[in-house]
Amino acid sequence: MTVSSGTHDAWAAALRAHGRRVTKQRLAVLAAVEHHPHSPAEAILAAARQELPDLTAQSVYVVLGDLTDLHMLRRFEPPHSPALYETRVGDNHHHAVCISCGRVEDVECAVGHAPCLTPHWGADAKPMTIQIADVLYQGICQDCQRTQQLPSDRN
Amino acid sequence: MTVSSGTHDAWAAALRAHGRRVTKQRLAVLAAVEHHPHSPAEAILAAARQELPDLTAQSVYVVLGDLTDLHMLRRFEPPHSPALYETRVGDNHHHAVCISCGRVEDVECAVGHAPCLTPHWGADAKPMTIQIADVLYQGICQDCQRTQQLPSDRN
DNA sequence: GCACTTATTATGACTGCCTCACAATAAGGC
DNA sequence: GCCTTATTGTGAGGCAGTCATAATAAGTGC
Repeated sequence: MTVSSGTHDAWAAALRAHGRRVTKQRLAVLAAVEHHPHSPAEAILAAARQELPDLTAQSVYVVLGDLTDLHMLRRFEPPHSPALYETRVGDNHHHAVCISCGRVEDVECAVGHAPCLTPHWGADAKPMTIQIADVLYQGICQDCQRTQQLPSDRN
Repeated sequence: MTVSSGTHDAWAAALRAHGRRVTKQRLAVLAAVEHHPHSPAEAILAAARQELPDLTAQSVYVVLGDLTDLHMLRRFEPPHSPALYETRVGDNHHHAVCISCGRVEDVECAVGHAPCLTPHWGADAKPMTIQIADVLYQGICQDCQRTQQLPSDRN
């Protein structure tokens, strides 16, 4: 499997390959994201602090931003949610979020390996060179469907 | 019908149909969004103030949120951008954003009227009942491609 | 047309998520 | 080991949006 490399050594190699230094903070962040996919910065900070108690929130933001730019992490931002991160990069899978509880599930690409990468441009639109297509499904997860409370307003 | 109703009277009727009162503020916000599609709340406020100088930002937020809940407006949130609004609702068109300059273009649905509404769930994923699928294309627009500056980091 | 009810708007304070500027630390090349 | 400079820590700050409450005005019935 798995597109995400997953091991300490692989991450160290990837960091070096991108000209980054291999620090315990960066490895801790990568491990935290690996173990808590679809987590916001705050949760990643909390997880990474279990092994690195002095890690600061700002460092996590810097690291997450940098690793995202390097495509070692993937970031996506569901509506009404802080940005979420995951180590699964390179494939183009998508995400489904429950509009009731916010749960996130991975969704395999429905159209092959480059889904919908050829958009149908409107008459007056100026086409762009598309690089990625993020598909965000929104629905109701099974749990929330059972307990029909719909706890308010996650639009 | 053009999904976006577009006229003062149509909006008034729609507001009443949803049990909302027809105020000049709400009509001004609707007109502003109609004339400035893909605009953030701040720009909508500025536009609406041209005819309603005393309109406040908070009212715009309230109105935009309410009209979005009623599906009279559609909201979407590109990465690193405040929420954008448009009057085109009901169809499921998508959006392409230029990662360099932030320009937004409409994209017709590529797969019919309910694109990718049948996601391929991963082995360990718990399927959800999908209601909508937003597709967000990211690429480089023609203008930015010419001027290869890539003014930094709009990831 | 006029009062009255209550949705809607205005006012002001406030929060969450994240960025910026700069000083302190430590990774990697010599 | 030493040195350079990326990386991290520290603290302040900002944008986008929310919350609580008071003032206003749309729609209703008379």
